[in-house]
Amino acid sequence: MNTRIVILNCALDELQAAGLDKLSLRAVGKRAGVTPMAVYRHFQDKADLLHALGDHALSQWQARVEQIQDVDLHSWIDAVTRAFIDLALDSPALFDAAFVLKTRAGRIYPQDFKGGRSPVIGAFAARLADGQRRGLVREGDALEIAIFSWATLQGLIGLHRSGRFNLSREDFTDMCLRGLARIINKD
Amino acid sequence: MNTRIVILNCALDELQAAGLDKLSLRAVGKRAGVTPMAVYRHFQDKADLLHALGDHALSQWQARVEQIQDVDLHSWIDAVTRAFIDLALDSPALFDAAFVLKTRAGRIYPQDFKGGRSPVIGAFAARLADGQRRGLVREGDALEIAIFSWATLQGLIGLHRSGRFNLSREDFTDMCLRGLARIINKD
DNA sequence: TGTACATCAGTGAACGCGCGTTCACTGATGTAC
DNA sequence: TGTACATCAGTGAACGCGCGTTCACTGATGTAC
Repeated sequence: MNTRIVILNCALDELQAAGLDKLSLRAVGKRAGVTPMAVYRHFQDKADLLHALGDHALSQWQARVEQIQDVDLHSWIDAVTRAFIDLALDSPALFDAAFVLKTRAGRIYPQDFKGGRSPVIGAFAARLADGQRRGLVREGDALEIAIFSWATLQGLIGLHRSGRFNLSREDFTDMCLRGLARIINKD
Repeated sequence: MNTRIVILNCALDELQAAGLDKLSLRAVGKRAGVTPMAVYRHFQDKADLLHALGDHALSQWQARVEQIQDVDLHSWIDAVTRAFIDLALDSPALFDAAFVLKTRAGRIYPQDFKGGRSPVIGAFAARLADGQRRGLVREGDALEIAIFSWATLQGLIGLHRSGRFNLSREDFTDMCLRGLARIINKD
């Protein structure tokens, strides 16, 4: 039973080292100090491992966001954005596993989001709604604003990763924050 | 010489049929009615073909946009957005080749965009600047607004493709247009 | 006009590789009586 | 307490596949004299 977790963690490491396309069960097994075939004892096949990997990576991301305790809306957004960019640029394969890989059931907009099954987006939307009440955030459906913000960030990151930007990390981060401000802020 | 273009077109077809990861020179050759090895007469290797494919797909997209003649800003945005969504959802691999694959030199922000080397974004920014003069578009750097719009669209499309949305094509399109409106419009 | 030669697009067989997965197995651990 | 058996995690060899790429080649076309 423990081996399952070892395999999962080693698969995450291997994912970061090799990238999503290049991930092989052989390499995962080797990293876990186990025969490639041992993986089949814990996962149905490669696709199953990949899905589990996506869930695992997403959990880690959620845990990371939960550590961000800022009360102020803008400093919270700033911190989450920076964490997101760090994840995307420093651990691209992990990022892909969490956000790009096709999801299994769950976390589908709108139903699962309205039901609060996506903690990060849920928290974001709640903070936006609060900001609207206090006159800080432009009117509009708070959940949709959260989705737009998420999409913009992912879009900018995608463009960055395909080599479209010649910007320093800090300039890129600032640009992302300006993009979010344009979507969120009142003035 | 003609064969090069035949190969390129067949590679695009094969790209749509097989997807970006699964594209093989053998399949491309077969589709072009030629030995896989003939490809090497026209392209240095697979990576070279892939790059040429990206350029080719991008050219097709630019030609598509140039056909959109609407004078009115909002109907132009509407038409381009719909064309972009169609491309992304109906020809995902082609879309990937044009927008996701790592670019070769050229079309890098900000220098190449300011120099007008990206016709679509350039035209978009010019229309936005015009809209600002006429009081239709919220203030801000027009080129950056164009980039934000592009990123948002790509982000929403990415989320859609990874199965995050349970929306009809039309509802999804409307959502995209609302997202752009939020970034662009004055009120 | 005819001959000899160079160029070059395309061929087809083969190499070596890494992959996911199958299969029959080993050997340790837990359970029943 | 001891024996017999079932369970089950992990092994290791092997299969079959598709891939990018190499290599020596063929045969048509163009060029020089």
